[in-house]
Amino acid sequence: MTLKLDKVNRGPHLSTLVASSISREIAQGRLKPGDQLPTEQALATTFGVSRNVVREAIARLRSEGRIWSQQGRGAFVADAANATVLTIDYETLQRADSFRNLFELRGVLEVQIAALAASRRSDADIAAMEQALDGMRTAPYGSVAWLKNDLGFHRAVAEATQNPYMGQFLVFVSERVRESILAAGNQQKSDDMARTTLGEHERILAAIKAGDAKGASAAMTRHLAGAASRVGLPGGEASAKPASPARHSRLRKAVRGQAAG
Amino acid sequence: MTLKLDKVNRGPHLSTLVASSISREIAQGRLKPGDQLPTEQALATTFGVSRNVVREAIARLRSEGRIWSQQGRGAFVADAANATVLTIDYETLQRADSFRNLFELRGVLEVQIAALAASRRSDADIAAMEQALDGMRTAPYGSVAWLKNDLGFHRAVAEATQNPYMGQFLVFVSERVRESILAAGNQQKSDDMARTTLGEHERILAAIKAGDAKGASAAMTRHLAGAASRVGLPGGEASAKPASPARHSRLRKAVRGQAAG
DNA sequence: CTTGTCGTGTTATCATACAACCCTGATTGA
DNA sequence: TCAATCAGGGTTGTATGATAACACGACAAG
Repeated sequence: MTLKLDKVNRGPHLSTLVASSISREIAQGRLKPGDQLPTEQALATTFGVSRNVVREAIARLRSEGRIWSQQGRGAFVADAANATVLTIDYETLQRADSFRNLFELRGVLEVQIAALAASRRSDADIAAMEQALDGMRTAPYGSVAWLKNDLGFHRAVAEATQNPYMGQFLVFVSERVRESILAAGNQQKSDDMARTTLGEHERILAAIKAGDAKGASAAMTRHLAGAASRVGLPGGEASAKPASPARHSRLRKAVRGQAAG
Repeated sequence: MTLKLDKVNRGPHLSTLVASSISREIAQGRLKPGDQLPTEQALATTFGVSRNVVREAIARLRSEGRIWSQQGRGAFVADAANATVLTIDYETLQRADSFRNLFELRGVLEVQIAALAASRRSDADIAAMEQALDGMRTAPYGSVAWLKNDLGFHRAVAEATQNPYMGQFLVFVSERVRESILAAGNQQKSDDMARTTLGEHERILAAIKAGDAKGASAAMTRHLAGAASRVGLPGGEASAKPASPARHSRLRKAVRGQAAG
């Protein structure tokens, strides 16, 4: 078997530690919006690092919109709503329910995106989808190239909405889903899955090509349900035995609700 | 009349300038993934700043996942997919179509969120929504308090899905929409609008309370259409005269497609 | 009460030095 | 010939000190 090495976790930079430490203080409410942070010098001594490191940490938090600073005055905690970036930190990604929730969010986006794409797609969009599909046909299932083309297909669908934010958000969520799959670890793959997955994609493409919004939504819903079962989530129609009936029906209802139309 | 002073735009920090300069190089493809950046010293001299400033800029880009660096080797451009944050920079927010696109994205999220909320809401969620609605009743239309409670209502709906990412994403998008409204500037408000808006919210709450997913989606769709017309977007049912019939129908179809159920 | 000045504290930037680390190439030993 | 070892230079990471720009309050002068 191949070696399974954990990515060596060299201690992250000091500035990262300082930044997450301050970030935690804010998240846990010990630093409220409007509060003034200690001076850079004070932070440097309390953390036992140089002022330079503190400054890098603050620069980072400032770029995230968590704090703002003014020369001669100090640094202050910003309102939570002012966060200018959306980020999902690596720790929460590894929680089990993260995966399910992210997958659901992805579904919310994808199903609607498919409908919009069907009514707005251009010829170039169709070509991009077909190219991605071709890439999936030639690459082995689950390989890097396969995954790349899989994401490429969904991105092409999103871009067919002619709304750039759709693609931006979808790719972001999809990448988090992928990371969270990797965090969960193993998943078996088979040639059967490859065929099934490809077929699902082809049906999506056909509906979009035909300009059939409802059909595209439905095809995407089926694809997501299939993908869910393939990665071991309850809610996929093909899942053998749901672990918890209650949760199962809840998820299923959710997925089906998206297809309603 | 009151003075209308522009917020004095003190030049941003040098590190910000450097960071966006490098960021632009990456975005425009002059720096491709895998490429090595010039050394910190070289960047410092070319930009005419100290190495410290360059380091703050790099720390920021690293935290955004745009580049990665290793001690003793250098800094390299990361794959685009590795971006760990989702950000919409202020410049693109001010483009006219940004607003329309963001609003559409918000619609995609909200309509589905309303349906999920209707089938999963707890008593505490209902209470939170009612509290926000009360806040809107007492605050003057368009005031800060009003806006806060408006956002609070939608956030409460999102949290009723029991999926934390829904709220996180929705709040993020909503804030961008709000900023983009502010960037666009003027919009008239009337007491009439206050009553209408409140009524729309109340219908959403009623449907969620009743556990009626389809009704909640429909109510949310109507609310969004109304909101669109109130901020001057074509697509709202109440908009008097659509500027461009083609675009009008396109948006309307999109909004209606989300309600299909 | 208003205005101007000054001193103190803070952030922003610069400059320099050293430590930790990677890469390369020469040297050494078998 | 080949592999291991080691020295050197280059790069990032961190520390330290100094200076400039700025905010704010105290205080005196009018």
